[in-house]
Amino acid sequence: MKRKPSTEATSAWIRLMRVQSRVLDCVEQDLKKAGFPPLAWYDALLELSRAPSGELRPVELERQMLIPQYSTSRLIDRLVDEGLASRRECKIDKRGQFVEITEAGRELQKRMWGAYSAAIEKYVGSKLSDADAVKLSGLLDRLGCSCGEMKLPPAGANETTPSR
Amino acid sequence: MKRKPSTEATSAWIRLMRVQSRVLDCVEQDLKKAGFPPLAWYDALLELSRAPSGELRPVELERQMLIPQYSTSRLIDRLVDEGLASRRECKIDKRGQFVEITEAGRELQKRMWGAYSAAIEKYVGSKLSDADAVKLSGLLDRLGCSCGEMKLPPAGANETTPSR
DNA sequence: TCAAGATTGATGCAGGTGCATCGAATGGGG
DNA sequence: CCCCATTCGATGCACCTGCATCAATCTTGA
Repeated sequence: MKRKPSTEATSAWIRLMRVQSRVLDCVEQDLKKAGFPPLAWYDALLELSRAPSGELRPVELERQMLIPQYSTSRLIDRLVDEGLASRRECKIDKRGQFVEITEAGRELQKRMWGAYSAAIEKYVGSKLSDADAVKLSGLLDRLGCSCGEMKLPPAGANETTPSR
Repeated sequence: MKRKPSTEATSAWIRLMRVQSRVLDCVEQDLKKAGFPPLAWYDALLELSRAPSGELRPVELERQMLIPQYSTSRLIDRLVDEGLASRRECKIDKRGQFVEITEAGRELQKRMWGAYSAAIEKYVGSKLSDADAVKLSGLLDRLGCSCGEMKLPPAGANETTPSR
């Protein structure tokens, strides 16, 4: 049975699509113009750097980032090619492996956060009061359903934060 | 100068990214499972069907859809290949052309709207009251800046609506 | 009127993504 | 103990995208 969406819902849908693609585009452009790789690299590096000993199973990374398996596999390829991470064999499960962030990787992640956070402020923070940002988050969460939990580092860590 | 975004803003940013990609994914999957082409095709067909005589210059289409020029060019290729649109020369400007929707194109657009509207209802409408949808739209608009105007058909037309 | 610049649309290339599938390794049931 | 289903990760293929650039045409202004 196909109930029809209200015009209000449809309008919200359209804006959700348009606004995020616009904003994401702006942020990615800023990063690129600053000479940085795509956001996905940042996300991966952040997840790795947060992991207990700077390493994760590809499967974990995949779950954190909500991207398909093959995508993770190739993203890791690229990180490794650039010396930002390295693959280590997993002795307890010889199918698997560990991916470990390198010093260069940690450093890039930190430098990217500078540009990234500036972009977030420019395209989001500066357009919305904190109260409105909270309202927006709340409304979005209602759509996300299983949108996963927020996970901010210890809280004192003024550097380092999101994970898209 | 890089002011840092508040955690509220950062959190809103993350949700915006995650929720839209999740929701878009769901909708695209539903369409695909119903045997339909990607949403971009729908958007293009809708714009064409709305145009005065069912035809537009590629440049217009490009502006409506907010996608790059080469992307429009290739999307039109595909629509033409599938017999959903046809290219017509533009007599007043020999650089240009017109793209005209075919009967098959109009029909596909209408059939897709059935599945599309059902998906919007399923993933957006049913999760939000109309009032909340309006609030969400409002907050998103603040980010969109130049997010473009809404343009609903004559208003009596219960069929046919969005344009992502 | 004509050359310089802008606009329209196409395309070669490099890279990214989804899909299906593969081989290796694991683990659980008979 | 062994076989089979499952999990992990990689990869070939088709397609899609972004970027740069092209040729053709139009417009402008000296």
